[in-house]
Amino acid sequence: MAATIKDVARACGVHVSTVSRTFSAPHLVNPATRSRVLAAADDLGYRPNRAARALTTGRTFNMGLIVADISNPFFPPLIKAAQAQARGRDYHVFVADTDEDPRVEEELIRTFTKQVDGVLLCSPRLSNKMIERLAEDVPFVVVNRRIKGMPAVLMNVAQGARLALDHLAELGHRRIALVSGPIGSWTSNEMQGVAAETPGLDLVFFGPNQPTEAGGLAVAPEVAACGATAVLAYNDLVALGLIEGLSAMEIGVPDQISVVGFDDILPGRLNRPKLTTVAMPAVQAGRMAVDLLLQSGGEGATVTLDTALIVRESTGRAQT
Amino acid sequence: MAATIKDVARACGVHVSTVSRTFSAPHLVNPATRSRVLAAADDLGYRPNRAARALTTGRTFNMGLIVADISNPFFPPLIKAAQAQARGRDYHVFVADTDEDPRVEEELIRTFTKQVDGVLLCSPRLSNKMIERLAEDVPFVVVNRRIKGMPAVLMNVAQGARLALDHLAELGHRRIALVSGPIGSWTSNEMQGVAAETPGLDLVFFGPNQPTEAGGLAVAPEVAACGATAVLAYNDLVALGLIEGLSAMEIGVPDQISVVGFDDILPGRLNRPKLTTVAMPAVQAGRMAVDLLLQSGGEGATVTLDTALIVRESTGRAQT
DNA sequence: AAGGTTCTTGCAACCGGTTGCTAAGAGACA
DNA sequence: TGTCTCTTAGCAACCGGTTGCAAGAACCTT
Repeated sequence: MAATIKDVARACGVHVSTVSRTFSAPHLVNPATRSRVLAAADDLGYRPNRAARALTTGRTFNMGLIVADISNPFFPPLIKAAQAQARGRDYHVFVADTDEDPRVEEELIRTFTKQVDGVLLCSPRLSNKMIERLAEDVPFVVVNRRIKGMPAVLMNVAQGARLALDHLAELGHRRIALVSGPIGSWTSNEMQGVAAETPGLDLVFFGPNQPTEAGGLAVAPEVAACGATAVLAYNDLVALGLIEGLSAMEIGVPDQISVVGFDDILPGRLNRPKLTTVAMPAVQAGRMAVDLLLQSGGEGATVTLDTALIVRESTGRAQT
Repeated sequence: MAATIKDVARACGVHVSTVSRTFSAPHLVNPATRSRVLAAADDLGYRPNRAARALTTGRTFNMGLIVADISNPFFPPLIKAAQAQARGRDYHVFVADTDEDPRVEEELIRTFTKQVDGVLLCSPRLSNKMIERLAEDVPFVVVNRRIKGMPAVLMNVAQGARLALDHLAELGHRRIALVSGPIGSWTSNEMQGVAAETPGLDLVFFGPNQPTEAGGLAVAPEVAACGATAVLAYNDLVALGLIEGLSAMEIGVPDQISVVGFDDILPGRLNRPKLTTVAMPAVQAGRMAVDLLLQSGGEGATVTLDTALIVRESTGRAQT
């Protein structure tokens, strides 16, 4: 059995409150007493029970981080950045994965409530309404979603999409396929919005799709058949799957079809051809999300981070 | 403010203990009362505070999962499998990443203590002695490590290494480079052990290395210079980095050097050349680890899972 | 030496639940 | 109708800490 505050108190003949203060308000206890207590605590291997402490103080010094899919290489750098940032603030981050399932997402949030001081919600699949309701029980920072009055870290997807479309237009592409992501994805909507209002393009929409390689692989035949000479994919994973699917059909990238992804994940940099993509500032986002959560007195500050087009090998001149 | 058990009790004029029992021992309360309580609870949006409950019951229905590096694609499938399995047992899994740093690992374990019912420790970097000591405070299941008397899920690395070496020998390779992982890695030791006792091989050891692409990239020049015609890499990430580094030096894989990895991660399947590798049963391991944690009354059951060689394109006949 | 500060510590209530014990009330049975 | 179970619900202690309040001790002032 782990030692409790009582054991320590008994061990050095002092009241529990003195032991408690030794740890949470050292300046209130006599240096001599303090060192006696510390010695006894060390001796017994005592460590304050964080859960019990949280019960009275209301603060756990933990935060939750919920992502749709840890398998997506986009998230790990964000997670690591958040953990590192939190550690510097004396906080710990617990991560959970929703498997892209809104119900799991809701359940996880409920579980986190009261066990953490706040939750970082990355690319949520829940409806805005539901998120707002859950926000009554635990503070949120949402990443990649805009919700009125709620602190958010956004990546400038619109800007990225514009850069990507300009790049494709410059290469002579006119008929462009837009392969979107899952329902409820803010990113998807942003991309479609920008594309739709860009003049001079002949767009073909495909979606919703799973935001994974499998999703890309699955739409490859349709994309090939639609006559587009270029594709803007929901993310790099989809782009990679798409390229895989196209090459299985003997369609060359970028010779016959150009492909642009989003995120700039590592596998895209190793792929042949190396993926042209819109880089998302995942590391910055992770850091900002933590800061926002700790600062926000419930204030709805929104931070928007810039994106950048990285041209590699998966885009080329349109076939004439 | 979230509703507490008291609010519910007041709302329907019963004692708090009755409300408590409505949720934790429904059969002890009169159906009529029960439904009144449930109605009131629903009305107030009451949810039991899991942390408070854990204080008296000693059970949190949470478990921790600590990995060395979430960025390594090997872990996400394991994590997801564990979460899914735990969910089926009414448990939740909180994940944390140590960044390959033993001190962070220790701190995370300490944080988890008392907030979870047990911890799954994947590929730990801490010493056996330290792990044994920490095990006094919270139950563990270790994955990829053998510690006396502690429940463990092992993958048969030795078997996999043997298969890989046999495969290379059959292709005519004799001088083989062994690129190991970080210090404190059980997997690395297993590999080296098998290789050392295999007769007829001319081995060159390289290590310790970071278990990442960067690690593989960094040793590529030395490996190229050592005259080996084949490499057994610590994991797929290292193998991928190695291939990248070798091709940057215009050394063809598998034409000039054959490369075998470990894990069977997704990027290895998409790489050109597709990676020959020893598949590790990550999904099974995640599931088993959860089961072991929930079963073990502190018993030290050990489960060993089989591995399999998957021959793809990164291995070929030795140059003559 | 009396009165006022400042330090230090103990007391006890509280956070949100759980649970062993007890007693009131209902129903069964003679 | 009296006695004996069996349900059902309340009481109160407890889990491991925190914290406002108050009292005693030590130290200063004048």
